[in-house]
Amino acid sequence: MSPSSSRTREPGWRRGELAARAGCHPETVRFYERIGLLPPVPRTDRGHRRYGPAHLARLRFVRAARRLGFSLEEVRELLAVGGRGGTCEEVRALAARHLLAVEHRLAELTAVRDRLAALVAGCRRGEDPDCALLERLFAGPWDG
Amino acid sequence: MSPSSSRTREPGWRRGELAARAGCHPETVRFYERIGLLPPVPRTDRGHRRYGPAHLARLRFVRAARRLGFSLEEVRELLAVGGRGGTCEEVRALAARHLLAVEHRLAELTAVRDRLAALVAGCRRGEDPDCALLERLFAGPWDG
DNA sequence: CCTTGATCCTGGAGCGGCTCCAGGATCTAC
DNA sequence: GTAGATCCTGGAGCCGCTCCAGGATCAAGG
Repeated sequence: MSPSSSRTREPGWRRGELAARAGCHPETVRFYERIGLLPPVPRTDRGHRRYGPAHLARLRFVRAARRLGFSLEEVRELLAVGGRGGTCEEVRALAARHLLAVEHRLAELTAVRDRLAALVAGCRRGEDPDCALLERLFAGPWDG
Repeated sequence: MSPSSSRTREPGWRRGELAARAGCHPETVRFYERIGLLPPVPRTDRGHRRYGPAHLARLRFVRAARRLGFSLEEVRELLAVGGRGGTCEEVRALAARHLLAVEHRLAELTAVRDRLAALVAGCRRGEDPDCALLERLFAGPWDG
């Protein structure tokens, strides 16, 4: 009788649909809600979460920030700045700080790659049974 | 009376000394022993661990491998190959495989840096109160 | 209408690689 | 003898998810 009769499909996306749209695992959605990155969400009368476009936008924001390497804490900061209508400059500062960290990590990783590449290249003759590489591989700044 | 009288200092390094020589945290030594990367080590009669040069060499090997980004599992493999006198070629294969992974990660991280750098560079004017960056920052391959 | 299989719910555990803690025992230097 | 550093043990905490058990609900096919 009522317009929302028993066999009417509930509106909004289910958790899995939202996750698919954001390109993440359904469990991740629940996890983000648990730690407060996503707000508590309306439920059907049977307790199932239903999402709308606003939730999707927020989740996508979080996922995109994560893909850029921001930590969950940093994502929280970004969301906070956005939430209180902070300035562009604030956001830029956060991003610039993170960029520095990324560049640092990048330098480290480049050094690791160069060292590894040299080690691999330096051991072409394969049949040597007592592998000097194993000892030499990690010859480093040891004090003896 | 006996040569090893009560006030003779026990020989060998204590855990903290070993860790210092290897450039790691004392707790890390205990952790590695727990997971079997370092063998159980002789103890004094009061239960304190005492280490010798062989332990130091092994710990340094593990730490060096870790610094090169090998996982603990990979370190285990390297140690196993070394332990049974495997060939250079085996070691080279492990290192080459890891090198590939490092290069992959390096490419990812480079992409992240480029994207971040572009975002930061694209928002020089700081006073804009409604930060388009926050929305644009993470404009990505969204399907709408 | 009924079944089947997908999805949802909850709280909690597990992953890697450490690091730290509590609560006590022991060692070393003064 | 005493203070302070270091050691011992088992277990918890960190990050960022991901998976699990055990049950309820939902959507689609027959």
